[in-house]
Amino acid sequence: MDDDRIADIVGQWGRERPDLDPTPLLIIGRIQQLAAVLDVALRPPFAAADLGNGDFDVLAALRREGEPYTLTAGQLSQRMLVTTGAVTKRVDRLIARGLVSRSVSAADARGRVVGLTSTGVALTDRLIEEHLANEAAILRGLTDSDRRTLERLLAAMNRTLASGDFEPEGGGHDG
Amino acid sequence: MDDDRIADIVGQWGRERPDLDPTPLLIIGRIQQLAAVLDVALRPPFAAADLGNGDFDVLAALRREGEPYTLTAGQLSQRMLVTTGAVTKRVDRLIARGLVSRSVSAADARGRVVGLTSTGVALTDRLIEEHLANEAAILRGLTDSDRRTLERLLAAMNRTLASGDFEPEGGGHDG
DNA sequence: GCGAATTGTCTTCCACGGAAGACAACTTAT
DNA sequence: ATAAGTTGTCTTCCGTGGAAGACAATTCGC
Repeated sequence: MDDDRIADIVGQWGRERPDLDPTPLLIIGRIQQLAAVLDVALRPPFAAADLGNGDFDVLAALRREGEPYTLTAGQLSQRMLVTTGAVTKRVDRLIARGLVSRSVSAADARGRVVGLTSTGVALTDRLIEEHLANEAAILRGLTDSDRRTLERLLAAMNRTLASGDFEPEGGGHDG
Repeated sequence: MDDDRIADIVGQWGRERPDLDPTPLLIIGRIQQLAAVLDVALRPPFAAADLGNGDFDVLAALRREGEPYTLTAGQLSQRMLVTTGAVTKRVDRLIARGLVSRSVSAADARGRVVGLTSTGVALTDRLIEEHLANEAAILRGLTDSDRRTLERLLAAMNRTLASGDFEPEGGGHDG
């Protein structure tokens, strides 16, 4: 099989543009490919429950928050890194399924409090087990030491990106 | 700042479901988050050229293939890991921009050969430089040794996923 | 208290990609 | 040569999420 698509790509660039260094793709390209493949690999339990991966994000965010399993739309938007518009639609779908409820906040009548129904808690508790088991299976090929190393390096990349001070092309965000 | 969203999530799960091991998220969750953040961080050069990230994928695939910078729709579909329908649409957009052309294959009249125009080559050559510079900047926080380690571990994960023999939940693909 | 600015959510419109089927062209067996 | 099956691409329909604006409720200054 074409067992390393990214290495091939790097090879092609090396031939066509020897003036450039394509090796960053060995990391960044692989991360992007991994994310795409992971989405597919981890989908089955959610698909079986007729849920989009994004919809499960809502359930998981509420469930891990602990009792009473509630968050406002804005809080969900922050935790899931999607816009509030996407939150509205995800919640709409889940309400249609009877997995969450939406009510007006007591503290601020603009706010909508989204909460897991008991059905929602039960489904989420079941799905998260399968989900984590699948994730564990995917990591089976790595030793404990490899895992710790990988965690550290990925966290380091996340920090670099979060700090935002990497953009070489003009985009100086001020400061 | 909430400098480690994933660590927080793992902490929440550990509190709510102490019977489960949420640590796979430290790797898999971070990869997914990184991919999302990378897409945003790497978009500016493409956005400036009025290109979607996916559209640049087409240009890059053709360019790194070398002269005469041509691939069929099917080949593009394989290299970009998207359906042929997506290829059709990406190519349509790029044709409208004058960056690629589409013609009937001489060898097989069903096949469509997509090729870079000279404008397309020029734009791609410019964008790939910016793009790789941005990727290099993102990796600036890692030592050479860290990079090699990260490449190795990501490649290992890719292999596990590609081989497909990880799915614990029933999904035995036969064999 | 009242009006202006702000905040939180929802709505509308749009872009993108997947799935499944349509269609044309190729291959093979006879 | 012809019919049946296969292959390569495009088309249609749908689902999902972003961006920008609408709207209601809150806060702040006076």
